[in-house]
Amino acid sequence: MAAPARLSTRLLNICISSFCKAHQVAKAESVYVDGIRLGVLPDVVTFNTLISAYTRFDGFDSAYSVLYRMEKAGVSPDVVTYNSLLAGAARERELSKTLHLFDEMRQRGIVPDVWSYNTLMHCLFRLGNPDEANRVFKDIISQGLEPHTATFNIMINGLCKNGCTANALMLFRNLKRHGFVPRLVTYNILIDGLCKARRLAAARRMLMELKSSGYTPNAVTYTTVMKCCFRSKKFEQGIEILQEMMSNGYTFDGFGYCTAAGALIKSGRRNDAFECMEKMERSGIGPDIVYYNTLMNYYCKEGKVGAAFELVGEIQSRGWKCDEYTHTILVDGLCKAGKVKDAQGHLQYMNDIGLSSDLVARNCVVDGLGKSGKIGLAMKMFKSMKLKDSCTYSSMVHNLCKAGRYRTASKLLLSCLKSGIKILPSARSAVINGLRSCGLQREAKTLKSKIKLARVLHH
DNA sequence: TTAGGGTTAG
Repeated sequence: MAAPARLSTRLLNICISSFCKAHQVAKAESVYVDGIRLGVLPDVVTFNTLISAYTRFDGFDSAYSVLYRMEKAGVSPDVVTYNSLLAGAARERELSKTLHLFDEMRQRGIVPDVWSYNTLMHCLFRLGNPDEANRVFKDIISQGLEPHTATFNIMINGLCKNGCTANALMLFRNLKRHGFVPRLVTYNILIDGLCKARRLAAARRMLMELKSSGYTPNAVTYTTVMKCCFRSKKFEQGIEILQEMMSNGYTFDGFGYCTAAGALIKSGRRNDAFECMEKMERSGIGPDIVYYNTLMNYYCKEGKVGAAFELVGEIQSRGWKCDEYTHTILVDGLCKAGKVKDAQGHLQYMNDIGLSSDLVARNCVVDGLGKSGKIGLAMKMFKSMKLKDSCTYSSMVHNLCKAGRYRTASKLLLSCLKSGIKILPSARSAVINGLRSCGLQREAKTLKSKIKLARVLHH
């Protein structure tokens, strides 16, 4: 009698797995329920399949709740169960949850494998803890576990992301000497790391090494290098790379075009930006919401808020919805056009339609009020904001200075220093210069030394 | 299970 039961569990698992692979978790669940009704007992594979699907399509919490069901059914979780949960939590950037799960796993006597460690390392790096990640890496080796290529890539990536590009490069060289064969991913990681560390010559050499290893740069390589060009104000080169991407078929979506256009708009090169958008239009890639947002931003920066608003109708006629970016661009466009009242109205509209992530739009309005001389209203709005970020504060400090209220600006700046909120250097010097300009030399000096002290304390 | 990732404010 045991054999048919096992067989039917296998069939159940195959069935559940097929539905999960087709993103149909609800159907997989109904198969599970039908199975139970027919007396088919689920096993650890059944639950692991469901957990893995839930982490992918429904989020960590629903995946974790399967663990309870599993235990109720008398099935014990294994290393695969926990690896899925770890990956799910890490994917949602629930880093402390990931660490907690790792402990939980060990407390239950489940021995982590190399993938559990990989996820743990990745998580520690994201938490900004490269030393701890390095310890885990050494643990893997000392336990005699066989590291996977991904293990090395996670290490190299983590070191780069934590500002240890030199160490990453050293590790890469050492590994290569010991027979490690880098993948294209590895090269892309290093090129990005070197670009962000502004080591452009080294990045270029790595790109050559990538090619001489027999790899062809892919879309990731291109986007990475292009962003790097724009960041270092090499606009012509950036545009050339976009052109190369186009001719090599790497602009299969709007990413390349909109990245380039966004960077060009920001640096004031609006004609070049518009050309990028035209290239995208001509390429036959259909416009998407980001395309429209970028175009709207272009119009707003050109001072053509009306043209930007006309695009709203076009978006809606396609049956799409404007997102928080769209509305924020419009709010800012109105502010910059001197129509702060309309901007406030549009902000209210954003809230009415249920767009709750409006911090940037609020920041725009606070700044708009300040810049149009309504410092009292700006201050009132600033005080009413529950959520603020360093932009909110920087903008307020700037506008207080503009209104000649240097003492208030100084007080606000000091409170930021105390709580570790970063204020733009230009806003800081505006306060100091302002205090000086009205004869408050001593206050200016005290403030300056306090800024210095805060810099030491926060480093 | 590891890489880039487009659009908004100071």
